[in-house]
Amino acid sequence: MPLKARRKTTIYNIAQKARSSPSAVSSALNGTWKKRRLKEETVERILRIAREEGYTANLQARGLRKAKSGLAGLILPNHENRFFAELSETFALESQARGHCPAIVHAGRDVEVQLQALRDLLSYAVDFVFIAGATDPDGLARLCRDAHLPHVFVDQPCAQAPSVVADNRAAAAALTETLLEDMAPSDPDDPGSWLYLLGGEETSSATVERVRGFRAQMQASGFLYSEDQIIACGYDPVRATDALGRLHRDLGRLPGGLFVNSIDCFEGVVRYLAQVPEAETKRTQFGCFDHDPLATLLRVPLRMVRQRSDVMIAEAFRQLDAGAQGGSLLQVPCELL
Amino acid sequence: MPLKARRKTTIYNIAQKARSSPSAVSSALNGTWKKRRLKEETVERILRIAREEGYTANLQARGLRKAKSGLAGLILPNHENRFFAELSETFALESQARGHCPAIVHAGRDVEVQLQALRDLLSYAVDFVFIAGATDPDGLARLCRDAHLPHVFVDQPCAQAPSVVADNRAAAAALTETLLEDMAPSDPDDPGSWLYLLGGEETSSATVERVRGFRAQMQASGFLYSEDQIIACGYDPVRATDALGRLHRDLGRLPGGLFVNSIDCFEGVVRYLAQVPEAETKRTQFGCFDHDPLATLLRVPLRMVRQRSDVMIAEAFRQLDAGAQGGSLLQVPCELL
DNA sequence: ATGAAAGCGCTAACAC
DNA sequence: GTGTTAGCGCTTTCAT
Repeated sequence: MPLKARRKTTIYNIAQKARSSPSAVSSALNGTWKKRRLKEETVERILRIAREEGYTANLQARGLRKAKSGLAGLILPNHENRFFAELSETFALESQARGHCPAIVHAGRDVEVQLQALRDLLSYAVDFVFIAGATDPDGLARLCRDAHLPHVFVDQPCAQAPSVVADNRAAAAALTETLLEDMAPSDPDDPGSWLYLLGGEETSSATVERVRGFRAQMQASGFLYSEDQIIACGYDPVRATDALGRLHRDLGRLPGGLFVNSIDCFEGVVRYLAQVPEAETKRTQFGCFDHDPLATLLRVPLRMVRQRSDVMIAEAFRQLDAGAQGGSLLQVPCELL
Repeated sequence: MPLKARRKTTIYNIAQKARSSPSAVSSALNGTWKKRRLKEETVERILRIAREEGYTANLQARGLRKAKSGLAGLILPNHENRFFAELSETFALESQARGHCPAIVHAGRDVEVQLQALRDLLSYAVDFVFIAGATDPDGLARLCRDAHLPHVFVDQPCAQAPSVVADNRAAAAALTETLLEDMAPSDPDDPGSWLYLLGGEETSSATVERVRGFRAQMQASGFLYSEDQIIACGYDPVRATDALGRLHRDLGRLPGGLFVNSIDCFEGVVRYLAQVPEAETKRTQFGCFDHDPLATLLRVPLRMVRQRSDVMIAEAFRQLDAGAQGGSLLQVPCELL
């Protein structure tokens, strides 16, 4: 029955077979035929034929005509971690649920690449775009504004556009507080008994906020705090392994507590711990700002933070629906596990 | 400088400002102007103006005209696990590298939903599509064929189309062999000393192949084999926890070896192990058909298999480039870690 | 109740 | 060397 359609069936084909006109077919197919007051009989004839021919609308033509595409754009850095993977999945599912087709572009951390990615999405006339991990939010925002493209920043905020981020500071403070409570009482004179923060880039707003939360909570809990307790060695697991190795050597022991800034760093940390006598690893309180189901089972004292990428995406859509325009910052609470 | 373009600049605008024509602008912009023998001077004028106006091609119009979109389609089940997440990332990066914009659609496991997803992609005139985890490969393949849409099946093969899958059988055999070697000598009369396979759906070709590899290797290694050793409890972690609990109870101990059929099941397994005295967990040899960096560190004897989603995608593109048409099955070796 | 026709922005065949 | 023009398939006024 599905004819070997060398060329795909169009509304013209259907109109012909249905002894009708393209415009009638169009409105029949779009359900706007009550407005046009087509005879129900005509409509049914049209729909039947369309079904028989396996008709599928040409979305490029429609998009061209209506100056919108039905595409939903997402710009991401390369999936450095699970958080972005989860984010992109939630985005895909949610945009589909809303009748859009997700177009997900990986643009790394480079400013030019990200700009080009945005231009590409513009060329496809995406109906809106979410931007995660922007390196130069302002530049991207300007481009969106000039093109009248609805946009929301996620994870990395932008001062001149609606932004949704995790409440990094609060979650970091909460994690810090818990770790301090669970740690053995720390001795002001013994750096080996202190709590350290390992991993992250000082250039990313997420890390900056987490460090702030960490520092604030240290002080609030009445602990000594020195900048040596922050070891921002990046997100690479290997760097984390090395950094922990150095710390271990310098202190002569594992620290009393270790706040690990991402799951990737945590991987490096755990890799190091594999070489340490098991009993020793149990004396340190670990915290990880990210979540992995398997980590629960490592048999070391561990607290994890879960960023709610699902909530963040939902909130971003809410901003969109509300037609948010200027700079606004929404902070989504994290879960402490 | 970027004019507040209420309507986006088009080649007509540019043609006007450049005192030239749309076709000249088009070929200048597309680099086909040597063929058209445009004066270099003209071309430069055009390009300058285009740049000034912040011109971006309307890809919908181009696509409509050329009957192709520059979009690359991928159909996935909902990311049940890391494997699909990795697959989609590799796909996105690779299609971008080849000048396509990735359109990634999550279609679950339902036949109708998958078909609809494919129709949607057809509507967008994607230039090709990769299909992962197809529930009804034949139906999807037929649709592609009728529409003359280049397509490759990934992970779940299709008899009538080019397919690229992991070599599940070989990898399962290799994992089984290793586990048998590492296990304490097993006693034919004591089911507690045997090797079991836990997890997976008997309906998925991946599981079928893995079970085959498992069974073949058991026999090749001269071990007893009964169907009781296959516990296909699905992919849900909770089911895996329960199934392992029952096995534990029935055997009166943890089994000598446990081949876990996916990382999700493994999560359930590990969750169960958390309640078991640590010493006991170390007497079982575990294998997992999937990979998670953190799992290395669980302090139980563990072997993992890594499916090379990157190689699979690369091979799928190779099929595409070769213009592969009929049924062909390419099995990509896995890594044993 | 319905058809004709314009036009979205682009490319490519054809004209000169 | 360069301009003109005919569509690609669709939506949407406008005219019956």
